[in-house]
Amino acid sequence: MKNEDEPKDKRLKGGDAQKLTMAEVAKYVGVSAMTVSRAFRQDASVSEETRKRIMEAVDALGYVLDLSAGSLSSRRSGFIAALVPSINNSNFSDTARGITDALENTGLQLLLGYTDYSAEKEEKLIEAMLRRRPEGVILTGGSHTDRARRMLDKAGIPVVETWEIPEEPINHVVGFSNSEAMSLLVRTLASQGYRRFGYIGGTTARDTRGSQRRSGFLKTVEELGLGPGRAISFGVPPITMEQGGQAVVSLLERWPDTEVVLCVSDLSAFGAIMECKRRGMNVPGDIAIAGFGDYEISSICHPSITTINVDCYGIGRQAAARLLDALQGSGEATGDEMTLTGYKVVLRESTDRGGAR
Amino acid sequence: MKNEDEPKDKRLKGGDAQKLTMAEVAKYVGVSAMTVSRAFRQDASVSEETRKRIMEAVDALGYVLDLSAGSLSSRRSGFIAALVPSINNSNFSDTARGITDALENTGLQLLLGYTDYSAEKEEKLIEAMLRRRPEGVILTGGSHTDRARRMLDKAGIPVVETWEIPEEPINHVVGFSNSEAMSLLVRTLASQGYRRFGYIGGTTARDTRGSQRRSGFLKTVEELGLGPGRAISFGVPPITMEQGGQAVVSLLERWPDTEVVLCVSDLSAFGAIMECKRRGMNVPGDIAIAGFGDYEISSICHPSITTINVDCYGIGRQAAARLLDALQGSGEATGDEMTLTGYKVVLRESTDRGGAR
DNA sequence: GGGCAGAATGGTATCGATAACAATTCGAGG
DNA sequence: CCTCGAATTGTTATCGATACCATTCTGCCC
Repeated sequence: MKNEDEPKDKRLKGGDAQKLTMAEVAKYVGVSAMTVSRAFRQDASVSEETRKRIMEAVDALGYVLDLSAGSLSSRRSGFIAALVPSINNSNFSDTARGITDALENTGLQLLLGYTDYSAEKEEKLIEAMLRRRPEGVILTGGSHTDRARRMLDKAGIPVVETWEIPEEPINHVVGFSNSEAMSLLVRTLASQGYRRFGYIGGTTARDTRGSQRRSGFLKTVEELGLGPGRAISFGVPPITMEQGGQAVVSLLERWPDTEVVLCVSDLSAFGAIMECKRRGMNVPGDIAIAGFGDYEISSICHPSITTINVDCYGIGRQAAARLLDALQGSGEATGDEMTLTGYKVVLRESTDRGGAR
Repeated sequence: MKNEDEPKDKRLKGGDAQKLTMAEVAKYVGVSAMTVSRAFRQDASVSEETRKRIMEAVDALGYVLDLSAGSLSSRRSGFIAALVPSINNSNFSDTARGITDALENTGLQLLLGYTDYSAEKEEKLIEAMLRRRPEGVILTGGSHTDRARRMLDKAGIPVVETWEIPEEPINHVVGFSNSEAMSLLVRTLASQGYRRFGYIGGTTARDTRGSQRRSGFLKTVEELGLGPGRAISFGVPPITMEQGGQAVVSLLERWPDTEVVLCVSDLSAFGAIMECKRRGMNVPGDIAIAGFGDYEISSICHPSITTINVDCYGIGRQAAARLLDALQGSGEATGDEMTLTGYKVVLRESTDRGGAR
């Protein structure tokens, strides 16, 4: 049924040759290609008049600069690579947005990848990204495969690790201690009189920030002499809202007298709260619940959710700013390469001690 | 305070020259650069033995392929560009994930951009993307500036518009009618006996899908003879959870006898529900509320939220599949270029007619 | 044994822009 | 009128890989 002569077009609607080059624009205007190239950069010395003529021609012909050619000769790809565990998590997408915003008008473009919380996938992505010769790399967390570290090292470009404080930083760090943040939440709630603490999180293998929060929880409960913490692992990180609901049920079955449950993230906290309400329990009257991350949902939810606010967007912005600094070679006192970002406890209804509602 | 002789390193930890080229790998192994290049592609004819030796050398030297050079000579960038309105919205990040997944193992890499629901920003991004010479483009929606359309046309690459049915499609389409989907929801609820319908959405200028939903709502309420719909515009899209809460208050002040409120998205529906509960109203007892998009939150929330389920992830996968088809030049009967994706009403507690609770 | 197909490999031009340097123009100052 | 320098523009080589074609080397068949 196939017609042999039929043009094997893929598209080609109004599409003419489309293989327009700088040289052709140059010929059209009557200048050299080099001048056209200069006209595209604001710093270059081209007379205003010439630039105007060139840009008119560019417009008329529909020419679009080819950066892949440009980056080969200039040896600057114009890419920044960033890897986040998941883009569906609004904490990380806020960070991605921070990076994007910080990169605006720098001429740099973001290459974004998702690691799915897997170091192996991260390694693959790092290799894929490095093939594009990015000028800098932003990673989430501090756990990487050896090969990943070697590749990054070899690449000789600035690297920023975010969202936690790695034991052995590669280069720059923009983050905070997840363990201490969780510890602060425990202490704050303990000071309000809570005694029997439970914890809900995913299994520990993949999500390093999650396991840091967990260990911060356990350590602090111990330190405060509040007996062993009651910690439940439920599902592979990232733990969903639904799993949060299931986990709180298990936890309360096992330790019915638990007074307050801390969750690895607001999402699981939300799931837990909703499940409790569904079962006719009162939050915080019968059980108090807190999360981590201060997602939008937590201030809106009824009851609103106590949590730790983390500056997700700022992490992105600062990480990018860090890279830009490093790229500008502003050697000035490379100084400390660690930027600590703030976090704070946000007390809301879900742990309100008066809480009957 | 600056030391002039101080090496102006930017990083350079273990970083040696890092300017390793294929030719050097070739010399190291004792073959030509061409053979090394072939070794990197699975289709090429290189003896297994040679490839093995080359790959060992690559490993030993830490060489990483340079795709910017490769794409210049092969005239294939290996990029797919995708633009979504916002990445912080899980509907679109699901679509992005669908695209990413579909691209896995194709050797194609995703260039992702956020338009912030702005056609102007979209135009800028399209230009920025085209400078990388992507092999295909995936857009959200069908509203683009003229210049954007011209650039895309000129580029001569396949384009897929998603998430709606444009009046004048550029090329391929993978989406559904937002207006009809909303209409279906209205009819379904009307058949359950609801009569006085309200609607909450953002102002119409930017979010075309939002305004299609709104007009589907108004048209259907009219058609069913349910009097004029009570529609409130609140804030610039994307309307937040908080704005959903504020909007429902305005709506009920203005039309206190409203029975059911439909929202442009689950997020605003959630905000509306929480605000109602906060004010002591019962949902669905006093007021029924429905959303759009079937976000995770809607099945977890208490009450769970009636909504329209849209195959966000599938839209991404199919859009990418569409592109891959077009790229393979599988000319075979280019056929219809419109892929309709499904949607369905998901009835939940928030509109339960028996609903006292 | 000659010829030949097919696999494996090498040599060279080239992709489209930019770096580096050369050349030209123009005006001011001596 | 000549020289000099800043501003503007042009020329050529090059970035690092791949396309394309040529070459070498096997082994096999008549």
